[in-house]
Amino acid sequence: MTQDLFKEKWAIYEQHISQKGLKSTRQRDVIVEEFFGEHEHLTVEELWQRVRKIDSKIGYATVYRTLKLLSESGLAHKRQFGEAQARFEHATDHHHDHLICMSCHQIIEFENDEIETLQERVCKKHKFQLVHHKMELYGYCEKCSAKKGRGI
Amino acid sequence: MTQDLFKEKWAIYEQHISQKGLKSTRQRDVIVEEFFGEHEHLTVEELWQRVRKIDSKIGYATVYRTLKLLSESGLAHKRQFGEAQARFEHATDHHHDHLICMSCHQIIEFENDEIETLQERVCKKHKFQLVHHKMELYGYCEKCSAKKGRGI
DNA sequence: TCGATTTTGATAATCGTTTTCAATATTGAA
DNA sequence: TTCAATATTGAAAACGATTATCAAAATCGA
Repeated sequence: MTQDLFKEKWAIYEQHISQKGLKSTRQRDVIVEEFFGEHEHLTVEELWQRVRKIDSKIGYATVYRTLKLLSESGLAHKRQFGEAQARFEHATDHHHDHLICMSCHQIIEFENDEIETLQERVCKKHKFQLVHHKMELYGYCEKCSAKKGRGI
Repeated sequence: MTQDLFKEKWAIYEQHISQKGLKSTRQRDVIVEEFFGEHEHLTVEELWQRVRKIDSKIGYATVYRTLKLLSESGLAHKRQFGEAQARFEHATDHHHDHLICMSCHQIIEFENDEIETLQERVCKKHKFQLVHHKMELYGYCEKCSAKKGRGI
């Protein structure tokens, strides 16, 4: 992430905070910074593990609360990828779908306009008013299918 | 569902039961029959409400346990459509995806080979080995968008 | 600094689902 | 049919992710 984008995201977050009349705190700053700096799709648990290394007293609930704030301000999206725990991804300006590795849990984002067009066609045929969709392709990423092939 | 298909499903269920060395019980028969006879995507709660009308003593846990058996034998599929509770659908011989009405929770199944082909192409491009996928289109069904249009 | 208000961490509550367990039902063999 | 071994049941407890509660602590404008 560029420095500019980083700053822009902070500005959006702070705008949201102040607009809601909330105060800024050390704990939240640590969590938000860690979230922004990390590009993987993290679970609450994983993010908590990371912020604990910076401030070991930060509680689990505060991570949940901060991720909620980030979601509200449009900077994070909660995703459920077939696991029990949700994962949080960075908001992007473009819609995308996901390839999900069933072995290493890596998540690859992709866009495909042709598919989107076909989805709209399906909806039209059923006189269905589309609001949003979810498309998740589960399988094995390049690395993991190589490992599997070698019987590891 | 035709009478033949109904019998065929029962045969598959009984085959699975006996293969696992399980016993057949009155409660399970009631639950399985009710599931086979009902074509909607039911939650455990909804199915339990129905079987209770036939045998009011049937417990919640037994419904869960029986749906697990049906899933194992390939006759039911557990689906999570953005609600807290899972829904169970009848297994079909063809793959399909879903249109989900956010208002009345009606679920419409559809097939689209063109989309499937494009999905495979996306995977190939990412050297991703596809195992299965999930595509859910959320919005409003014909009836519900009409209602919304009239401000109901 | 003060005081009103928000935030925190710990813990309890929630909700769907699964497990436990003692009582009951099923089944094959005698 | 009776018996004994084994599976099943319903009720309730346990579970795991998430959310709510609450008293103590932190923030921030005046």
